[in-house]
Amino acid sequence: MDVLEVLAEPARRRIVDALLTREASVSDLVSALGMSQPAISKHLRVLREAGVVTARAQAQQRIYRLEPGPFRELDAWLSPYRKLWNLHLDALEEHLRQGEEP
Amino acid sequence: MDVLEVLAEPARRRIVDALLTREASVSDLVSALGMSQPAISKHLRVLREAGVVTARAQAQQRIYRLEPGPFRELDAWLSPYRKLWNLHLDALEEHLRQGEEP
DNA sequence: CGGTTATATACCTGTCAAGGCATGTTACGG
DNA sequence: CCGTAACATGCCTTGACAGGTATATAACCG
Repeated sequence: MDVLEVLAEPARRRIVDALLTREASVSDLVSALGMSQPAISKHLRVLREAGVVTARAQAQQRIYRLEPGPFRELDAWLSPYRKLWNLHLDALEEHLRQGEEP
Repeated sequence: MDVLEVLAEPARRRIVDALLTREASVSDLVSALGMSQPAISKHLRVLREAGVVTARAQAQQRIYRLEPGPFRELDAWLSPYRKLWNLHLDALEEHLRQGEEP
Protein backbone atom coordinates (compact mmCIF):
# COMPACT_ATOMS: atom_id res chain seq x y z
CA MET A 1 0.00 0.00 0.00
CA ASP A 2 1.49 3.24 -1.15
CA VAL A 3 -0.59 5.35 1.17
CA LEU A 4 1.25 4.06 4.20
CA GLU A 5 4.61 5.11 2.84
CA VAL A 6 3.31 8.54 1.94
CA LEU A 7 1.77 9.11 5.35
CA ALA A 8 4.79 7.73 7.18
CA GLU A 9 6.59 11.03 6.77
CA PRO A 10 5.93 13.21 9.85
CA ALA A 11 5.81 16.49 7.97
CA ARG A 12 3.25 15.00 5.62
CA ARG A 13 1.11 13.90 8.52
CA ARG A 14 1.21 17.43 9.87
CA ILE A 15 0.04 18.74 6.54
CA VAL A 16 -2.75 16.20 6.39
CA ASP A 17 -3.70 17.06 9.93
CA ALA A 18 -3.84 20.74 9.08
CA LEU A 19 -6.04 19.98 6.08
CA LEU A 20 -8.44 17.98 8.19
CA THR A 21 -10.27 21.00 9.53
CA ARG A 22 -10.19 23.16 6.42
CA GLU A 23 -8.60 23.41 3.03
CA ALA A 24 -5.57 25.65 2.72
CA SER A 25 -3.24 27.33 0.27
CA VAL A 26 0.45 26.57 0.09
CA SER A 27 1.42 29.71 1.95
CA ASP A 28 -1.14 28.90 4.62
CA LEU A 29 0.63 25.62 5.19
CA VAL A 30 4.04 27.27 5.08
CA SER A 31 3.15 29.58 7.94
CA ALA A 32 1.26 26.83 9.74
CA LEU A 33 4.10 24.33 9.69
CA GLY A 34 7.06 26.71 9.78
CA MET A 35 8.83 25.01 6.92
CA SER A 36 10.24 26.43 3.71
CA GLN A 37 7.85 26.83 0.82
CA PRO A 38 9.72 24.43 -1.48
CA ALA A 39 9.63 21.76 1.18
CA ILE A 40 5.88 22.18 1.55
CA SER A 41 5.39 22.12 -2.20
CA LYS A 42 7.37 18.90 -2.52
CA HIS A 43 5.36 17.20 0.15
CA LEU A 44 2.17 18.39 -1.47
CA ARG A 45 3.36 16.94 -4.74
CA VAL A 46 3.88 13.56 -3.11
CA LEU A 47 0.50 13.75 -1.46
CA ARG A 48 -1.11 14.81 -4.70
CA GLU A 49 0.42 11.97 -6.71
CA ALA A 50 -0.79 9.54 -4.08
CA GLY A 51 -4.29 10.97 -4.38
CA VAL A 52 -4.34 12.09 -0.75
CA VAL A 53 -4.96 15.71 -1.71
CA THR A 54 -6.24 17.60 -4.72
CA ALA A 55 -5.60 21.19 -5.68
CA ARG A 56 -7.71 23.81 -7.35
CA ALA A 57 -6.49 27.14 -8.62
CA GLN A 58 -7.83 30.34 -7.12
CA ALA A 59 -6.10 33.40 -8.52
CA GLN A 60 -2.39 32.66 -8.16
CA GLN A 61 -3.03 30.42 -5.20
CA ARG A 62 -3.47 26.68 -5.14
CA ILE A 63 -6.03 25.54 -2.63
CA TYR A 64 -5.38 22.04 -1.38
CA ARG A 65 -8.01 19.73 0.00
CA LEU A 66 -8.06 16.21 1.41
CA GLU A 67 -9.51 13.36 -0.60
CA PRO A 68 -11.16 10.44 1.16
CA GLY A 69 -10.02 7.66 -1.16
CA PRO A 70 -6.59 6.84 0.29
CA PHE A 71 -7.95 6.90 3.80
CA ARG A 72 -10.55 4.38 2.80
CA GLU A 73 -7.80 2.27 1.32
CA LEU A 74 -5.89 2.47 4.56
CA ASP A 75 -9.01 1.54 6.44
CA ALA A 76 -9.49 -1.43 4.15
CA TRP A 77 -5.89 -2.51 4.60
CA LEU A 78 -6.29 -2.32 8.34
CA SER A 79 -9.48 -4.31 8.25
CA PRO A 80 -8.04 -7.85 8.44
CA TYR A 81 -6.07 -6.86 11.50
CA ARG A 82 -9.13 -5.84 13.42
CA LYS A 83 -9.77 -9.43 14.24
CA LEU A 84 -6.66 -9.21 16.39
CA TRP A 85 -8.29 -7.21 19.13
CA ASN A 86 -11.34 -9.39 19.09
CA LEU A 87 -9.30 -12.53 19.21
CA HIS A 88 -6.73 -11.38 21.66
CA LEU A 89 -8.28 -11.00 25.05
CA ASP A 90 -10.19 -14.17 25.69
CA ALA A 91 -9.73 -16.72 22.95
CA LEU A 92 -6.07 -16.58 22.10
CA GLU A 93 -4.57 -17.48 25.41
CA GLU A 94 -6.69 -20.52 25.90
CA HIS A 95 -6.12 -21.38 22.28
CA LEU A 96 -2.37 -21.41 22.79
CA ARG A 97 -2.67 -23.37 25.99
CA GLN A 98 -4.54 -26.14 24.24
CA GLY A 99 -2.21 -26.06 21.25
CA GLU A 100 -4.34 -27.10 18.35
CA GLU A 101 -2.55 -25.46 15.46
CA PRO A 102 -0.29 -27.72 13.40
CA MET B 1 2.58 7.97 15.13
CA ASP B 2 5.47 5.60 15.09
CA VAL B 3 3.46 2.65 13.87
CA LEU B 4 2.96 4.20 10.46
CA GLU B 5 6.66 4.57 9.90
CA VAL B 6 7.30 1.02 10.99
CA LEU B 7 4.63 -0.39 8.73
CA ALA B 8 5.63 1.77 5.80
CA GLU B 9 8.43 -0.62 4.97
CA PRO B 10 7.19 -3.21 2.42
CA ALA B 11 9.19 -6.11 3.82
CA ARG B 12 7.77 -5.40 7.25
CA ARG B 13 4.26 -5.40 5.88
CA ARG B 14 4.93 -8.78 4.33
CA ILE B 15 6.10 -10.08 7.67
CA VAL B 16 3.04 -8.69 9.40
CA ASP B 17 0.85 -10.16 6.71
CA ALA B 18 2.47 -13.55 7.18
CA LEU B 19 1.91 -13.33 10.92
CA LEU B 20 -1.75 -12.53 10.47
CA THR B 21 -2.78 -16.11 9.90
CA ARG B 22 -0.44 -17.78 12.36
CA GLU B 23 2.59 -17.10 14.50
CA ALA B 24 5.94 -18.10 13.07
CA SER B 25 9.60 -18.59 13.90
CA VAL B 26 12.36 -16.56 12.31
CA SER B 27 13.33 -19.33 9.93
CA ASP B 28 9.69 -19.74 8.96
CA LEU B 29 9.67 -16.12 7.90
CA VAL B 30 13.00 -16.46 6.16
CA SER B 31 11.70 -19.21 3.92
CA ALA B 32 8.36 -17.50 3.53
CA LEU B 33 9.76 -14.16 2.39
CA GLY B 34 12.89 -15.35 0.68
CA MET B 35 15.13 -12.88 2.44
CA SER B 36 18.33 -13.38 4.37
CA GLN B 37 17.98 -14.33 8.02
CA PRO B 38 19.74 -11.21 9.34
CA ALA B 39 17.44 -9.00 7.32
CA ILE B 40 14.41 -10.73 8.79
CA SER B 41 15.82 -10.48 12.30
CA LYS B 42 16.43 -6.77 11.90
CA HIS B 43 12.91 -6.15 10.71
CA LEU B 44 11.60 -8.21 13.59
CA ARG B 45 13.63 -6.10 15.96
CA VAL B 46 12.06 -2.93 14.62
CA LEU B 47 8.61 -4.47 14.82
CA ARG B 48 9.29 -5.70 18.34
CA GLU B 49 10.49 -2.31 19.57
CA ALA B 50 7.38 -0.75 18.12
CA GLY B 51 5.25 -3.27 19.95
CA VAL B 52 3.83 -4.69 16.75
CA VAL B 53 5.08 -8.19 17.55
CA THR B 54 6.22 -10.09 20.60
CA ALA B 55 8.48 -13.11 20.78
CA ARG B 56 8.54 -16.12 23.02
CA ALA B 57 11.32 -18.69 23.20
CA GLN B 58 10.63 -22.27 22.25
CA ALA B 59 13.80 -24.38 22.34
CA GLN B 60 16.30 -22.46 20.23
CA GLN B 61 13.54 -20.87 18.23
CA ARG B 62 11.84 -17.55 18.77
CA ILE B 63 8.17 -17.62 17.94
CA TYR B 64 6.84 -14.25 16.85
CA ARG B 65 3.26 -13.16 17.19
CA LEU B 66 1.26 -10.06 16.30
CA GLU B 67 0.09 -7.71 19.02
CA PRO B 68 -3.13 -5.78 18.60
CA GLY B 69 -2.08 -2.55 20.32
CA PRO B 70 -0.37 -0.73 17.45
CA PHE B 71 -3.15 -1.63 15.08
CA ARG B 72 -5.64 -0.12 17.46
CA GLU B 73 -3.49 2.99 17.59
CA LEU B 74 -3.51 3.14 13.83
CA ASP B 75 -7.23 2.71 13.83
CA ALA B 76 -7.58 5.52 16.35
CA TRP B 77 -5.33 7.76 14.29
CA LEU B 78 -7.40 7.07 11.22
CA SER B 79 -10.61 7.80 13.06
CA PRO B 80 -10.80 11.58 12.56
CA TYR B 81 -10.38 11.07 8.84
CA ARG B 82 -13.39 8.84 8.58
CA LYS B 83 -15.57 11.90 8.60
CA LEU B 84 -14.09 12.63 5.19
CA TRP B 85 -16.05 9.97 3.41
CA ASN B 86 -19.16 10.92 5.32
CA LEU B 87 -18.75 14.54 4.35
CA HIS B 88 -18.05 13.47 0.83
CA LEU B 89 -21.26 11.51 0.58
CA ASP B 90 -23.27 14.30 2.20
CA ALA B 91 -21.94 16.87 -0.22
CA LEU B 92 -22.60 14.58 -3.14
CA GLU B 93 -26.11 13.92 -2.02
CA GLU B 94 -26.98 17.54 -1.62
CA HIS B 95 -25.33 18.38 -4.88
CA LEU B 96 -27.41 15.80 -6.63
CA ARG B 97 -30.58 17.02 -5.02
CA GLN B 98 -30.01 20.56 -6.19
CA GLY B 99 -28.89 19.45 -9.62
CA GLU B 100 -27.15 22.59 -10.67
CA GLU B 101 -24.60 23.03 -13.41
CA PRO B 102 -23.19 26.48 -14.26
C1' DC C 1 32.45 -30.73 26.67
C1' DG C 2 32.30 -30.26 21.25
C1' DG C 3 29.27 -29.63 17.58
C1' DT C 4 25.14 -28.02 15.53
C1' DT C 5 20.96 -25.35 15.07
C1' DA C 6 18.57 -20.98 15.52
C1' DT C 7 18.82 -16.27 16.10
C1' DA C 8 20.98 -11.85 17.14
C1' DT C 9 24.53 -8.27 16.33
C1' DA C 10 28.58 -5.67 13.99
C1' DC C 11 30.21 -3.69 10.22
C1' DC C 12 30.04 -2.03 5.55
C1' DT C 13 28.00 -0.21 1.36
C1' DG C 14 24.62 1.62 -1.81
C1' DT C 15 20.40 3.93 -2.25
C1' DC C 16 17.02 7.15 -1.52
C1' DA C 17 14.68 10.90 0.17
C1' DA C 18 14.18 15.27 2.90
C1' DG C 19 15.38 19.93 3.16
C1' DG C 20 17.80 24.09 1.93
C1' DC C 21 18.92 27.62 -1.84
C1' DA C 22 18.42 29.34 -6.33
C1' DT C 23 15.68 29.62 -10.24
C1' DG C 24 11.84 28.64 -13.54
C1' DT C 25 6.75 29.28 -14.30
C1' DT C 26 2.28 31.22 -14.25
C1' DA C 27 -1.39 34.36 -13.28
C1' DC C 28 -2.55 39.15 -11.75
C1' DG C 29 -2.17 44.22 -11.01
C1' DG C 30 -0.88 48.68 -12.72
C1' DC D 1 4.29 45.08 -21.10
C1' DC D 2 6.44 44.84 -16.60
C1' DG D 3 6.86 43.72 -12.02
C1' DT D 4 5.31 40.93 -8.52
C1' DA D 5 2.99 37.37 -5.93
C1' DA D 6 2.34 32.47 -5.35
C1' DC D 7 4.04 27.99 -6.49
C1' DA D 8 6.70 24.58 -8.73
C1' DT D 9 11.17 22.53 -9.96
C1' DG D 10 16.36 21.65 -10.23
C1' DC D 11 20.43 20.94 -8.02
C1' DC D 12 23.10 19.74 -4.07
C1' DT D 13 24.29 17.94 0.45
C1' DT D 14 23.49 15.08 4.28
C1' DG D 15 21.54 11.57 7.00
C1' DA D 16 18.96 7.44 7.60
C1' DC D 17 18.16 2.90 6.53
C1' DA D 18 17.81 -1.55 4.12
C1' DG D 19 20.33 -5.57 2.88
C1' DG D 20 24.35 -8.49 2.59
C1' DT D 21 28.47 -10.97 4.76
C1' DA D 22 30.82 -12.30 8.68
C1' DT D 23 30.64 -13.17 13.46
C1' DA D 24 28.83 -13.45 18.29
C1' DT D 25 25.44 -15.63 21.43
C1' DA D 26 22.37 -19.15 23.17
C1' DA D 27 20.17 -23.48 23.59
C1' DC D 28 20.02 -28.16 22.49
C1' DC D 29 22.15 -33.01 21.41
C1' DG D 30 25.57 -36.59 21.47
